[in-house]
Amino acid sequence: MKNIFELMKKCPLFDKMDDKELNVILKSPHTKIQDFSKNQTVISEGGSADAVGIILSGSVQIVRNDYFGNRSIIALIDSPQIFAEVFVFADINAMPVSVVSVTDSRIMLIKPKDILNDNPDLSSFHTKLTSNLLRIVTEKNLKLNEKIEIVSKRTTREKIMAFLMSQAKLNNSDNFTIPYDRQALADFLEVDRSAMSAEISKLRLEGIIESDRSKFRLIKKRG
Amino acid sequence: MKNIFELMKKCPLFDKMDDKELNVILKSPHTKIQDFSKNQTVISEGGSADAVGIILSGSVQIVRNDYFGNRSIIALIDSPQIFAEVFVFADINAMPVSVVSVTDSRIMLIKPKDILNDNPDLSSFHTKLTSNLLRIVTEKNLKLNEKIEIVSKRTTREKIMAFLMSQAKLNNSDNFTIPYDRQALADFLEVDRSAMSAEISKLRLEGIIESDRSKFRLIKKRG
DNA sequence: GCAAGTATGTTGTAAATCCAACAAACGGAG
DNA sequence: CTCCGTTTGTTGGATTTACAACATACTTGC
Repeated sequence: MKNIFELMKKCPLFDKMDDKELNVILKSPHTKIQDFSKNQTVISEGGSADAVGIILSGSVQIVRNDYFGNRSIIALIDSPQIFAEVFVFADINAMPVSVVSVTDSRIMLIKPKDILNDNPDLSSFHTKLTSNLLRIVTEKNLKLNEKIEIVSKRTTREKIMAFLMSQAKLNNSDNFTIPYDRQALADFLEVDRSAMSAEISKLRLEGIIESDRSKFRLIKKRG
Repeated sequence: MKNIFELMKKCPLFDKMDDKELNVILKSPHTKIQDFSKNQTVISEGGSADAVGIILSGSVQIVRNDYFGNRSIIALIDSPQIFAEVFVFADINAMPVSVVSVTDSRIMLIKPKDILNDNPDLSSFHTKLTSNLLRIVTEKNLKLNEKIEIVSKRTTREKIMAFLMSQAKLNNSDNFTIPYDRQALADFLEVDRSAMSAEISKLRLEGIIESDRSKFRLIKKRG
């Protein structure tokens, strides 16, 4: 097993914290570390929102499901990021979304409020936590904004292009591999898979993109 | 003119701050108060994201516009809330959205980073600001999640119903007035206005809702 | 009260999307 | 390598939505 301490130090939630503080978190009875297999549900929609998840290894999807089985993928979260923090700190009782493990993953679940209650002496801890959380939540806010920008496009084609351009920007290259298979991409873009697949084929035929499974390339127009 | 001080004290960004701190903000050369008329642009997409907006009176919409003139309303922000804080604190240079005044409004624009630089002595100020911001950004995060939940619905009818149910919850009543006219609602739900209007009529005919302009009522099914 | 402008509702047609079913390509297990 | 489950691509028909044009209702300023 990898050194949990080293993994924790990489996590933005624990930024600038010292070993003593990390130890308090790690040793707290309100902290547990759990392994999840591919496609396993980490937290169910409707479940209690009392623990923040820290991805030590692997990755998870934040999803919501319709009454008619339409899956909506809200976000993809990788190690060493965290999830569910917004619901915990906003005192939401029930999770409005589910969290599903995409790969095999190891996840630390902590109850920061309980930890703080048990350790009223750790005043610096609270300050650091607040400031780290602000940075994290701000960044998530930007990601949600980007997701809204993409799904706000009125046509499937525009959604695909908006998504691909954001990925190109993220990868600093017109050549990149996306972290979704076709069904997951459709669930992220909120469109039908087969229609999306057809539209991707059209874009390829029109010479706007190249694609092979999850690998994409944006073709620049000649000026 | 209303007492600015009183208005500031109502704003969650300044929660728990004392008069001295408020005065520093108010008197700073990095703070300005400006009046905007209905439909006037407060900040343009692409403009610099260096100032946080505080709505002293009135309300604004956060919007984005397509190349083909499709308006997308991302959020509606009322007094005494704030806007643009995410972009300022995430060090985004260019605003990815526009801010438009919905009614006549008075807005305070502050550059918190400059203020902090000018006043290195105000350490408590920084702590309070961070903790207030965390609460605000967390809450916005929840609102963005809700917006995503609504626009993720695949049909216009489902979008309308999801929106109306969230409004009913917000108002704690099945009788409520929505803050959008038809075009704005369509721009928020990311659908065509006339198609939406037709769908609302259908819902009315089917006895699922009652509506008169911006007033709606959800009809409970009899068990 | 009237006129002009704005907002909302209605309708028919064109276009886009969903859906279901299937074909083809791929990847792992044995 | 072959088999089999999974992923991706393709197609046609049903459904939904967008679009444009117009009718009606409401609002505001005079």
